[in-house]
Amino acid sequence: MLKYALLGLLVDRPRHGYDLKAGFETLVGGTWPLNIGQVYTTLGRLERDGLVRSELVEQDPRPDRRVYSLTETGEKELRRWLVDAVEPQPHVKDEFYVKVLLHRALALEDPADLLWAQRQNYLETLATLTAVLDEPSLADATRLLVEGAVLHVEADLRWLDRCEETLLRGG
Amino acid sequence: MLKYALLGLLVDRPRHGYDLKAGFETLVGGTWPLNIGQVYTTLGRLERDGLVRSELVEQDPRPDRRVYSLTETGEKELRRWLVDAVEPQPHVKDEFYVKVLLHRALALEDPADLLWAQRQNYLETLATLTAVLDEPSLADATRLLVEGAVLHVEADLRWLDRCEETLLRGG
DNA sequence: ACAGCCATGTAACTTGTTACATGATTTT
DNA sequence: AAAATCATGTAACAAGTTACATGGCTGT
Repeated sequence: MLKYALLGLLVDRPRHGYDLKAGFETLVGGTWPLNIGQVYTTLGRLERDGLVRSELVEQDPRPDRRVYSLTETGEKELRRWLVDAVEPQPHVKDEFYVKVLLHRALALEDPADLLWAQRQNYLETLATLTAVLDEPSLADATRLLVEGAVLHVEADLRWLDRCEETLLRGG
Repeated sequence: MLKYALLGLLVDRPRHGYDLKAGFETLVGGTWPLNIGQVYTTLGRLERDGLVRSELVEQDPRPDRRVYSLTETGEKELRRWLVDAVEPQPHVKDEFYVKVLLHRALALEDPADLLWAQRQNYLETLATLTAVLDEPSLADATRLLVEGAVLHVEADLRWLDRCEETLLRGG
């Protein structure tokens, strides 16, 4: 997925790895922490597959930078991906969901602490997202994304209520 | 994640690969399609890491089956995972979210078709999940999981409304 | 001098995923 | 006789992830 985000960032102009990391993090409003190494591994794979090309740019006296740009194939692939619908799939591949499922199915451990900790997580996430939405300089693509994340956390909190009913009160 | 689900299924009794696939699909109410090959690759890795062990059981005249059981290490690892809270992270790593983000940021393609197709996807998913909830034999661990998936799709549909406002009416 | 940021990159590993090969048994 | 189901497995690849190595420049 990062692959397509990087291709997207290269539509405007060629960029080097560090710049792509910064651009990506701005785009997602800092909600998606990214190890810089992953940018380079992903770029390497994109170049291997002919979706981007790179050249070394001298920045005398600063050290050289490797600047990546979109190839024609890369732009086609990005456009194809952008209009293609996503496979319909319910969101059950979630670590916490699976934990709760196993807690309920196996009753191996007391789930109370887990549920409490998870609520803290969700509330913390919600606070972070709300703070992001308060930034006035936020691009509206980013705002849209973060609003979606808020809706999801709210759904998670509602589900957590349901889980507590079922798991703690022995429903 | 499948890794832990398989460990969980082995708590009750030893099982062979095909049986684990069936058990898993029952547990998730058929909402998580699973390639049988993945069960075997995962079991192979679990055995390599000492979390399960296997033995060949003769089923004369039926062909032998390889039956997996939980090791002590495996049970410890499962218990550890079950009580460990999940890392707090907003749900932004979603293919459709990223597509919308790039649509809005780049305006390379018309998003109308994508949004329409995605709404069909969500409605289809919702119908599938509702049908699962109607099954009377559903284990309540499974019911809980599916209810969570419903809350998520509902959040997705609400977000889609928001996206249409912003992307289509040029918000 | 030292911290901190700018900048690139690799090796190694995990998990997910599928296409393919193989064959037996059971049901129609 | 064919189709479906039971049953096991491998090879290969995609994608995510991080720890580590390396070095230059900038500000205090």
